[in-house]
Amino acid sequence: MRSPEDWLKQALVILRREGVEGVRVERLARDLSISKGSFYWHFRDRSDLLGRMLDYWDSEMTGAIIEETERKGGTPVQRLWTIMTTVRRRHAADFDVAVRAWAAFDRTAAKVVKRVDARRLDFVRSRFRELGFRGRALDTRTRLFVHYVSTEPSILPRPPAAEGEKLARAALSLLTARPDDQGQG
Amino acid sequence: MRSPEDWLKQALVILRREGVEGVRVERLARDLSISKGSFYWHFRDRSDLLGRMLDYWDSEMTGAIIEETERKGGTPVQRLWTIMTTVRRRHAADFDVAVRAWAAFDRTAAKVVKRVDARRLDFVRSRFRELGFRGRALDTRTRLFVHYVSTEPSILPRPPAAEGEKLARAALSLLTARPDDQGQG
DNA sequence: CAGCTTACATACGCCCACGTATGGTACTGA
DNA sequence: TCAGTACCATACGTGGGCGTATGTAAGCTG
Repeated sequence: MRSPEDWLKQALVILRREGVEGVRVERLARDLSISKGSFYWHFRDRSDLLGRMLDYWDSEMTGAIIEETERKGGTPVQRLWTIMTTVRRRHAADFDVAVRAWAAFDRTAAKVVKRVDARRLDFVRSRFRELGFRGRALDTRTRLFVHYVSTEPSILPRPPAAEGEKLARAALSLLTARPDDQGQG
Repeated sequence: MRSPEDWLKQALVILRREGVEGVRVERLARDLSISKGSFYWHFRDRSDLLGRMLDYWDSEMTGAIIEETERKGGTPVQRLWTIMTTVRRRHAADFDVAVRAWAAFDRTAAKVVKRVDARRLDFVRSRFRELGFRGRALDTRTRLFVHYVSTEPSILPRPPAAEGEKLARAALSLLTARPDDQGQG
């Protein structure tokens, strides 16, 4: 007795580890020790599953993180820091890399990525605006931050966790420092 | 009469647009209007082609760019700028996204990525060191720069070319500014 | 011009994945 | 107890890709 969530979760495990191409119906069935019959009971077809995966990614790796950040509250810098730690805790960057590679050849995925990017950029831009940045300085910091947080943790060689956290803090300091501040990052 | 280079080039076109999974022997043959027989004359098998693609990526998207940068010369900041423009001109970031997604489930690709990352980080770190950065400030700037240049141009929504160049310049200013400098980025 | 090599074309067997059809079992309400 | 539904197993047809076996035409080479 498998729920659609069981299939979805396993699909996401594979997505993170191997990308979309690893997400195959019969393979998931083997992983879950069940037959394809179950899958086609819960899902219309493979593309139905893929669509739901994109929805999940959108809501869990963007919506939920923004909401958690707003719930926790704090100064703009503290909120940006909350984003960084939450993203790391959820291994969100692994999903990002997989989904973005997927979006390179899939219209549906590309649409979701576009929407997600806009939402992330908007949220982060608002924080930097609260910090007093305007114009190109605002755009640059926003893009650098969103890009860094979205994919860096899964791309460059990972330092040990403690060192990784210090590097993230330093990056945040660097991006949030006003040009006339002293001694940051 | 196709050369191995014809196959390799077409394979790279597909890699950039669709990722490794799009790189299929029979599909490339159709693209080139020739039969599989040719492919298996020039290549041992599919994985032979994939290996050569990784070699090409390594040498063209890292080695060649570093060499071009050193040939052009200039101040450390000018050299970093050369890297940024060269990467954009070659669409290197598109390849990066594809290869990194590939490396998530392929040991061979992962090894090449690791080597490439080390080389890029080393080169860029040397430039930031010449600019006077040390310790964590050095590491942070190095990682931010390499990560930004490697994948940003293919990930976040692309601004028009002119605006993209200004954003890149602003990012470079921000990353190369000393904490005691005024009015940058 | 016979014979060898280059550079393909064609055909085949294999495997794996998709989606469907069909059948089975366990529970559930009347 | 019996129909009905939820949930799954199994078997099948189809298609695409891989690699190999074999054929073949064109160009040297002596």
